[in-house]
Amino acid sequence: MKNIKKNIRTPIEEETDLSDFELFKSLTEQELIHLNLDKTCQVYPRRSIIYHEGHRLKGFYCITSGIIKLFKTGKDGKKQILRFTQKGDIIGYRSMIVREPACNTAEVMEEAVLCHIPYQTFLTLMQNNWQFVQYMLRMACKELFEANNHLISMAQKKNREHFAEVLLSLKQNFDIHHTDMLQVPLSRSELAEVTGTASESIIRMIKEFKQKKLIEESKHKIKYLNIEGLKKVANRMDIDRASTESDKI
Amino acid sequence: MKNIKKNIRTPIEEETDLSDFELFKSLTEQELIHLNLDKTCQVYPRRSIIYHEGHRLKGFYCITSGIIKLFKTGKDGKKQILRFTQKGDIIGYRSMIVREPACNTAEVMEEAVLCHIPYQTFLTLMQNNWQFVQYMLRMACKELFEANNHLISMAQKKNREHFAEVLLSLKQNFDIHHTDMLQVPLSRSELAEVTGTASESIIRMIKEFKQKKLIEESKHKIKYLNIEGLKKVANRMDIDRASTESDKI
DNA sequence: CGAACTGTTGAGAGGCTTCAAGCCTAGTGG
DNA sequence: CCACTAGGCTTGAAGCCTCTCAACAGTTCG
Repeated sequence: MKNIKKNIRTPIEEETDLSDFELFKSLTEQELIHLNLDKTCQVYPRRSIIYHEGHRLKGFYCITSGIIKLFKTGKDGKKQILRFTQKGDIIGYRSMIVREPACNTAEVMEEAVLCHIPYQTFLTLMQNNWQFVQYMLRMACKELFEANNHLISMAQKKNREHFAEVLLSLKQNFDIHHTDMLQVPLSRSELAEVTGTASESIIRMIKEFKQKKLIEESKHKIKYLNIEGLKKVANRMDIDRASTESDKI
Repeated sequence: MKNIKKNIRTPIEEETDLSDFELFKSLTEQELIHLNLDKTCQVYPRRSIIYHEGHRLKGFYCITSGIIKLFKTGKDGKKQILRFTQKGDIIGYRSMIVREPACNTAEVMEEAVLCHIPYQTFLTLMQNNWQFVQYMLRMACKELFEANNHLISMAQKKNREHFAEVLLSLKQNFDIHHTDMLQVPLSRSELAEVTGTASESIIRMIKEFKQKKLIEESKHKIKYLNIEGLKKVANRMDIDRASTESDKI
């Protein structure tokens, strides 16, 4: 729970490479050199906290490896997981941009390497490279879109439907290699913290989904057996790209 | 429900003035001239739809007067109101920025005047005026922040707590003149569409809040009698600015 | 090998939605 | 101007869903 100080290693060169980040694709040679000079990289062990709600951030973080969860603490300290992030994502930018204390906490789920980019560097990039800002704007808009989707699912769906929805959206974000298997092991309570339900409810739903052969589990990693079945449980009303083309009646 | 074609008038000069918009504060004389040449302004009567989910927007809208609600349609056509907007706000920018169809619908609640700014104008501004983009970025981040707050309240709070929270946040956005009274008349079902509950539940809660002298109502406009009481019902756990400074243990 | 944590299961209670019926209000047409 | 109708509002009752609590099993870790 506290800062775990043991086993801290320093990241090796390759782990701090930012050239794969979409965000930085538009940077000039010069800008990249500056970026690399300004960044500070660090390895964060499992369970360590990158930043806490209330902290004033002086820059943002680029995740070059590992998995991180962002959550907000609510009533009685109950956590609400907002999203999971991984390689290629950036976190903490909201707080930096609006110059307000962080409104969520970032905790490491799987050992991670993060590069911190100071506010000043961000500011210089923003002033000189409009494509960089545009990308940032797009990112914020995308996050907004997903927050709204999450909201409506939470507001209108029953637990079972909403949980199926959550599983589907996890797959979209965490089944990178399209193996129909989540790379992150998630505990029952973590799943409960995403969906906003009691963990007992999650347990019962997982049991039910397994019986219905919708999913399987090995070592807390969820394997998807029947995506269409899950969508049916989720009671999708969507207008998603794929289904509009094909499933239209 | 359909496009209401009667009583459409053209906006008068003063109604199309954008100089009060924070967003445009950083524009040069030249940029403002261009902006005013490029904009298209229109009066929208009550109940008319500015844009529908699924529409591809070719720009964004600046609200110079009136009140508009943004909602998303969910399961069985059930509406989820995402937010209310008014003078000085802009809408439709997300869809324009990410170049995706609109993911929500904008409907007029009180006759409104909107100025449409085409994408090209936005793009030019973004490329030449970093302060303009910065403001836009800030706006998106603010909206994200509020969506997350809404989410956690919805996820963790009981109906009564959450409804009190919604009332408080409505006051923050719609009690502009600090009269402790909302300027917008809201129907029971609209309130239900914000909180994500059955309208019967809203009715019962309003009754209860009135009995407890927390609020009053005249002509569907809510008057706040006891803000502290409402906060207590909302069971606030916040870290708001005020309380962090003073109540810190 | 115990301690502490996570997962599992069952029972009970309570909150909310749903349904159904009646009321009230505003707007319409005779 | 009044009666009529439609739509919003109100209320009560029934029932389901989900949370809570409590007890226990399983696992991990020192």
